[in-house]
Amino acid sequence: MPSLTIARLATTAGVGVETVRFYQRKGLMAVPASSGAVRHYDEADVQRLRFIRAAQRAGFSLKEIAELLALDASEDRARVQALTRTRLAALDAEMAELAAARAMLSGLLTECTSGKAGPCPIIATFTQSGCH
Amino acid sequence: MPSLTIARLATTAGVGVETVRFYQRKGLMAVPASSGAVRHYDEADVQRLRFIRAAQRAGFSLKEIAELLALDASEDRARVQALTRTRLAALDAEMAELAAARAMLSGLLTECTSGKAGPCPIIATFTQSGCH
DNA sequence: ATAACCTCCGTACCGCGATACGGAGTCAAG
DNA sequence: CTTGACTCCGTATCGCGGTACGGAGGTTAT
Repeated sequence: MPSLTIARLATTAGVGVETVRFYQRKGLMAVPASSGAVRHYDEADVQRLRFIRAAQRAGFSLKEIAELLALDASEDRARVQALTRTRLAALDAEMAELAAARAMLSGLLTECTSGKAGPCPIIATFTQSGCH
Repeated sequence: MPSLTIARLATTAGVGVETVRFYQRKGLMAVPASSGAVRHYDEADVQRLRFIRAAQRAGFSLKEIAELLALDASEDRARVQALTRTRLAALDAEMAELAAARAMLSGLLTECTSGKAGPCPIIATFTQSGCH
């Protein structure tokens, strides 16, 4: 059985030691009830940390990830699907916002770069707030 | 000359009173040197608040907005363009991340919804961290 | 002129996701 | 058996963008 110290656990999973302890405090990971003064971790803990990072990349908050981790045990697929659908909708909304901002800025940049006197169109647009 | 109290300024620009004061503390707005105990605001202050909101929608941070506001006076179009290009690049990166997350989640949701026994694929993916 | 409301100002707090610090204890190598 | 690295634990701090509170004083309608 591979027994890791907290530092080896952290570097294996690609996070900092303090981050592991932070997740423990947040209830995302259990503090192993080690016999002795120094706690020991195993492959399951590495998996759990990787789970957290993967879910974070999908935009889930730590609170949502805590729920997903709980659901991992309880096999409530309906709830997992609901959380996922909510997240998908949020991702779509965020992407639409970013796309609108991108379109606006990119147009303004072209306009601003292509010479012309007078005030900078980018600044002017924000000032008149006539964008979106 | 339209003279507004802070509450009227705030509601006109669609922000809270506390937010106005927060922006003042952050140097995004000057505190008007009013003669008397109660400060008065005008249309320029409303414009400034609208500028801040518009720039925020384009993803600029308050720190960047402070610089943009300073550049509004100094007419340094090159610098404005540089900030805008940086923001565009950041927007592209964020959009790519979101698109990747969206694609992954959407695929997993389909997989998870379409019956099949065994562990939930969404949870399984995070657990194996084999996503992206 | 008094109640009701607003302003000013400082300070504290919120949620989020971490990161840093410091003292005491532990562990392994030289 | 000491030195140095690591661990544990609590508490503090950070950056971001605000929000809340409270008391003293100003302003406005009745």
